[in-house]
Amino acid sequence: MKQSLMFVPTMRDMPKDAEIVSHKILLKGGYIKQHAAGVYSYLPLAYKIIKKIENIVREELDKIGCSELLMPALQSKDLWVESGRWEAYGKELMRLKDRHDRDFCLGPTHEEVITAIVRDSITSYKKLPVALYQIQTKFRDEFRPRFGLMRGREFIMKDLYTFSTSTEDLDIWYNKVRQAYINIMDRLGLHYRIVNAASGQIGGKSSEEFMVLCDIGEDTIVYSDTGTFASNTELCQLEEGAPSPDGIGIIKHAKGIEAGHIFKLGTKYSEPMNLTFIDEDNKKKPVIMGCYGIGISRLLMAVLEQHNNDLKVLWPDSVAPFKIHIIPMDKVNTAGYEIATTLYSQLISKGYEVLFDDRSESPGVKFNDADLIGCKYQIIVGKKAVEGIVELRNKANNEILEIEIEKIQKYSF
RNA sequence: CGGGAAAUAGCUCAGCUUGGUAGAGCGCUUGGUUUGGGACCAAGAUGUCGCAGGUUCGAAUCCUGUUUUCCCGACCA
Repeated sequence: MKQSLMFVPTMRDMPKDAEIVSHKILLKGGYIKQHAAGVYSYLPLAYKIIKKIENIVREELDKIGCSELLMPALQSKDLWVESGRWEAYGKELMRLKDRHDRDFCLGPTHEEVITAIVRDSITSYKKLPVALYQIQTKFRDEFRPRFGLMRGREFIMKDLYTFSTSTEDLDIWYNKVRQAYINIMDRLGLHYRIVNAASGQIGGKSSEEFMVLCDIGEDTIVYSDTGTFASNTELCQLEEGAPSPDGIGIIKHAKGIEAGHIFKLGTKYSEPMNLTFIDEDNKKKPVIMGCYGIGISRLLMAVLEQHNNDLKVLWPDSVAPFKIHIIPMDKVNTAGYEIATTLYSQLISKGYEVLFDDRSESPGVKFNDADLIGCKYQIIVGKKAVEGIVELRNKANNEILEIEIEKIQKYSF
């Protein structure tokens, strides 16, 4: 009997619109579907990964004392006028009117809303500091969306805001979040570099970017070979081979994807928006803010860009959509298929995430799709299944092992 | 927003120069043969040729406008 276990609409032909490898894989492998320029549906496979990335982010932020909330994507003009960004943000801000002809925008970021929330509920130093974050769909009407999820007009972002009574406390939070970001990037299996950056629209004094290193990155970074200096070229342009400004090492260049950006905002929003608190000395002071972003959907692409080899994918354990991919060679309603089905149920009941290829496709089709899906373990249920033997492939080390079904039930994946 | 390319079946594309019944491969449906790296045979279904005007007896094809998508640039957490 046909089981509908997963909707993974893979393609045979290469989608014409994709230029970079990770984008090709996402389309060909049935991960995402384009809706408009820079707007995509996350199909089940991609959404499973997105949720895992989100949860890693949640764990690391909750651990340092942040609280998750969810703010509206649809925002009225008023707060944006208060902050001065209704004018300053320009055409990148998605603007619309409601039926009463009132102005709204779709949030590209949430400094205004969060500032208003905190402003109305916190007036005393006794209630600070506060750290609030959300994971939400953001909207930016980019001049030129491109490379699939790399630069979308609608994308998933984690944005965190901290509210402190002093710059010293902001520094403490900044460093805690910085470390949380390091943990997140490490858990995602990424090669990255932290660089000094310009703070652009968001504002504030200093900021650092977490750049995932890869050739298709839109940013160029300069760094010293000793690792003691790194900057985005938008801030600091140095020739390759030049001495590093810190006097240690030689300058090198690399391309990177901006996956995270952390800012010390200071009072950029609290002053115009009148976010103040009463301090111990009974004086009214502006709250000192920080803000910290991670591009969740962009990270999906960044991880993929670093974890594929010639259209063959191997997701890191931390975000893999499934741990085990069972591929029966026999068609539905055969002995081998029934054995595979039973094995699937057993592994599921043991708590493993298992994908079962329930299609009556030829082996080549199944193997090619499996390469795109990128599970670490593949269990091939073939001719020897009736003798109690299946093949276990470990894609991480390319080990192929003929193993008894009884042993696989007890195998520690 | 400047420059370039493109839009025809679910996907990849041909047809357009020189106007005359809408095509191929893959995918899909049915039957059969296959089955360890994108199998084979047979039969079938699938289209507002992006949209709107214009020229013409007749437009996927020529003309005008428009929308959309991709690439390069500028811009940008």
